[in-house]
Amino acid sequence: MAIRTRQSQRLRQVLTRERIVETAVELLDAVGEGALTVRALTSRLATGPGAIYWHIGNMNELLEAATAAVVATALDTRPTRPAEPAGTIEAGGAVGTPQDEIRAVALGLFDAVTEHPWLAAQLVVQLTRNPWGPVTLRIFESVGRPVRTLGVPQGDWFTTTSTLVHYLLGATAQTSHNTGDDTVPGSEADRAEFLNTASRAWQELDPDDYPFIQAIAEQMREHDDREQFLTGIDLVLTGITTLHPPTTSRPPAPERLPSPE
Amino acid sequence: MAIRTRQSQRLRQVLTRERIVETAVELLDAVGEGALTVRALTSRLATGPGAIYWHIGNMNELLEAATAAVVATALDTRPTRPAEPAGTIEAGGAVGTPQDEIRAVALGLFDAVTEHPWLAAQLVVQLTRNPWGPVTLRIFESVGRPVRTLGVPQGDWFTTTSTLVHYLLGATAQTSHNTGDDTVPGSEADRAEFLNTASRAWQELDPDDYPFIQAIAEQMREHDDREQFLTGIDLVLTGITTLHPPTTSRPPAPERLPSPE
DNA sequence: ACCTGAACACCGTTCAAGT
DNA sequence: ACCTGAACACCGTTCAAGT
Repeated sequence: MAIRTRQSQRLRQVLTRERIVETAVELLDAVGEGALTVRALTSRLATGPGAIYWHIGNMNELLEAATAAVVATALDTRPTRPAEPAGTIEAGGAVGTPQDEIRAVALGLFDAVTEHPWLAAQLVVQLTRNPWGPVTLRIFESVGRPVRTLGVPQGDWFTTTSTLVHYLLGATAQTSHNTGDDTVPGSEADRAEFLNTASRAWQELDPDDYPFIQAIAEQMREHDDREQFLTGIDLVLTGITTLHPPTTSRPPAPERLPSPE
Repeated sequence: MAIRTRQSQRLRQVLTRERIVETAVELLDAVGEGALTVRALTSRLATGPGAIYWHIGNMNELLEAATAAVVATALDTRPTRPAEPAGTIEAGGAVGTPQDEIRAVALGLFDAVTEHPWLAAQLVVQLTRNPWGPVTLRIFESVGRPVRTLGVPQGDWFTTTSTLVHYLLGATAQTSHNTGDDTVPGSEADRAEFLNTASRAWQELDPDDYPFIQAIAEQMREHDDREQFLTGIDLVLTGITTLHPPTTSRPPAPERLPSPE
């Protein structure tokens, strides 16, 4: 019953860039990476390739748009808590800790990857192909905001956020529940079997070449991806708060103004 | 003048898997990703596609082999310091610190990426496509060895090393000096201009959507990739040694045995 | 302005046939 | 065992032509 007063002039124009991106995500979700072809799109949308290229430019742009769309919804559906200009920072474990916020962002991406297995590869592909494109930018923004309220001096915001984002993307990259080109979505049994096989293979490696791998074969077989993902986040957060201890009782130092000359 | 006593039986067989992998690396270095095609290989090696598929299986396998080869040399050319079963751990900044070792491994990969720009994307692609393939395994081993001598309890070896590796790969992924499909290798001037353009674009973003990005635009323009890469490593290392303080004077805590029941 | 659909220049991969 | 080279089934992308 939404009253579309004027926009509905051209009802015929069913094909929009938005609809193409949506369909691309559907295809990727359904059949996985490499199933997103222009021809598959045309048949799903009942058009020709020319129509798609009128809206989209090229295939990489479409992949970037699809990735950006999924990332945006993954980060937007979280309780955003946009401002309250970051006044009180409690020392202990209050509910709205910046640490919690960062963990929430990270988990949002992690869960998006498990929902859209193709996303893992695309996140890092976008990171390398377009290091400051919309995908990376969006993630940076979401991670960076809570970093500001973490007690990190402004001069270290960029470096600190980079470290978090880089860990986060590296971790989600490996955590892809990739069944490759299989049509079967990876079940837990599949995963357990995969880990068993890998673990066994590790124990048969040459002990001279891979002593460390052999030593951790058992741990790797038993590990839980999500749990370890969070442990890594906490490890990095510990590093941050150790290097930049939160202002407790006395204010840090700067009585003198930062402009030296 | 190397005396090849017996191996030279079949001099005719010039085409080996090794030679194909070498040529693949050459092609990738010269013309970049996407220039590695079977046809390009056949013309460089003066054969047909069948000859290549006799040795190689498929294209992904070749890319993995090329990546593994470059990674292996990058990590092998470092002074390996293979054992001396990790006896004394000095508290201060001794030369052979495990921290130094980890930094050396990380820088080895970082430099390999600047030498082979295609490597950045391939490292993360292998990480997602083949999470425990030879490429990841090799990196894990090199990072994990010094982790053992860092004072980390054995139960945390896997998680700790994972965190380091994930950061490391995420960071090198973004640090690709990617000129895209350009034939011109990215000069420093190109890079500076790229950063300038990006920084300007950031300052024109909607302040409501991207307040953090705007705040760090200047820092990002001035940052040095290699320096920041190391800072990130140190951040993670700080987290590790904070959570697992090295055994100084008194042993940490565990007087009681860890098996409770 | 938006869409059609044939056509182009390329891929990776296979496979009968050779030596 | 190793290699040849034609052939197959697919790509992404373009572009004259339509409405």
